[in-house]
Amino acid sequence: MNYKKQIAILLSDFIKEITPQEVEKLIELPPKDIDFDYSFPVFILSKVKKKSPQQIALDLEIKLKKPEYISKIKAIGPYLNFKIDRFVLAKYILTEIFNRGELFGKIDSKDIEKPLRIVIEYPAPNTNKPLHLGHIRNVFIGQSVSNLLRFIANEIFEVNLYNDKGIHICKSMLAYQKWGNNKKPEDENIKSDHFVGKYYVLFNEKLKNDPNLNQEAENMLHKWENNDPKTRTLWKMMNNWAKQGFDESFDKLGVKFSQEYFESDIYKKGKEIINTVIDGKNFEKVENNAVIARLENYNLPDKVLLRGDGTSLYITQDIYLAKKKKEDFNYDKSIYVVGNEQNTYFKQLFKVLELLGFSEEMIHLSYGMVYLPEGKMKSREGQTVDADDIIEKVYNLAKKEIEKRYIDLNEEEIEKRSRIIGQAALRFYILKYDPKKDFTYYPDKSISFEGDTGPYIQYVYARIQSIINKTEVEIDIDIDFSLLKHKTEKELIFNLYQFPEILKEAAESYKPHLMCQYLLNLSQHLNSFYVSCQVISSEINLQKARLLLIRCTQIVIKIGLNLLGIEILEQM
RNA sequence: AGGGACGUAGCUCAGCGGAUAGAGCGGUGGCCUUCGGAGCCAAGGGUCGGGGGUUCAAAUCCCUCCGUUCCUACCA
Repeated sequence: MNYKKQIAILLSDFIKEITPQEVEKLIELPPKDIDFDYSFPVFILSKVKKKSPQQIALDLEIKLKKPEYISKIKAIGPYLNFKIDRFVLAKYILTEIFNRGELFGKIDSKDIEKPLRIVIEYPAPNTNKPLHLGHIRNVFIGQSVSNLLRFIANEIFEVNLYNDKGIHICKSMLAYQKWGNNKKPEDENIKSDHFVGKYYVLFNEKLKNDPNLNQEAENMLHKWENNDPKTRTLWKMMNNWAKQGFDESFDKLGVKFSQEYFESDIYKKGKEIINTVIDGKNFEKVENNAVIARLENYNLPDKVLLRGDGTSLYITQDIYLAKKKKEDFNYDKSIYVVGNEQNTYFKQLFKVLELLGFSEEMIHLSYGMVYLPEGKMKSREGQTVDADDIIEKVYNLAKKEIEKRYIDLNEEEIEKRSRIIGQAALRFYILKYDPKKDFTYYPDKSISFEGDTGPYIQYVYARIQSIINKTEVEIDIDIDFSLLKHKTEKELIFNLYQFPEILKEAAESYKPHLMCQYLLNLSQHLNSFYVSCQVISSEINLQKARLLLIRCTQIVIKIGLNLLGIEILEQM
């Protein structure tokens, strides 16, 4: 039941100037101190009707015939306000949630015309250094957007691309070759991708006193592309170290890919494509043999597609990969989750592909930079927040909190709760920000469990569970819905009603933070309810009604958190 | 220098054309004889960066200035 739409249809009988769809778009939620659920601002009608908005609102109030699901229609100034009947709403939404359970809000692919096939690529790491906080944000956004889209009946394919070749890779290889003494990660007992990263930082340190190193790295790249065996062996070894380390981190973050692509596998096909499209117009070969896409007519900087020495660039393989993904998945839409520092790059890539006659729907899901209190992260200098490190930190903090509260919990249970609560804190802290905006990462806030945090929401879930555990009463929908009349109960019910709408918006606009905001709001309302309404009581009918209400809240919290990649706990 | 993004409470952020601009943190004052205090309630705190414009209505759209930042690599 979509009440907003119903109200729009109702209004449309008396508003012929605009379509019912336009009416629906105008309907809004009134400020919270006004005791109504929906509101229609009548301003746009005042010109055509040549009457004051106040008068029009009053006229409409009188003309409208109140359907049974509306308890009150009232003009307040230039707004016509509607209140949904609490009994009708409670009955409808609680029944719906309870019956559908964890499928509440889920759109079945049978119910839409055509489910879309969507490929989403993230986090596409470079194999020369370990994952850092930026990758964490990337992964969290990628996962939650995938979950959200999947929940509204799209078919999602999560893929990863490893940028495992190129000048940056050669830099860490060169440093290792020169100063690594053939050591192995296990010799120093460090995680293998961190071991590789050390040499990338070392390269950049040494570069300060020896500018020739850049040239040496380029020579090495050249050798790599010419299949020099020694270079390839070194590369393979170091890449395996990096990949192994990533796999461990991905595992901790619960990421799984339908497909993994490697730049080293596909760059040649990219070169082939580029070499066949040189037309001296859009694609030009310049004196030193570099191939350049001329994009000035499209208000974009020109883009080099192939270096003068014939070696490939990031875009070289991306051109082929776009086509390859189409072959592999026959997608309707292709999403790239990549930071906003590459906004121009993706405009260039998409334009080049368009010029090549490749016209698929491609989206750069661009997200903002993560800053540290001391400024920007600099991976070349090793000034980053390491991904493994931060995961470990939130885990330990959660563990400390749990041990503070329980003395006799077994090790396994402590481990499980610490992992789930720690991840909730970190994930929620990062996802609650609008993806497109930069934000500053404060370590102590990311591991906070109070206020607007993941654990706060988990806590609500656990509290509800605790109440449910205390009663023998069967929860069902056979209750007296009119008993749910406390202010906090009514607010909670309306919150629950909003879930599918929020879910859809979060998914379609690729904005998981909308779900975060919603869950916080829902949780706050539940907590307010919790302190002012006793669930377990001798009034059995009231108890039954409230049990259903909190059970439904619990269901929605679980669905919402799971979509964000956060697990729930029955006991914290 | 050109192009993009962002400037909202002391701090971190929501809100992005509609009624008196919200939340968390911090600070202040309350709530421990009721279901888990990782909680709740109250008061306080704002010329929504400055200035112009469009509109019945602007934090929200447009222009301009200031500030921060990203891009403009044969880097990624």
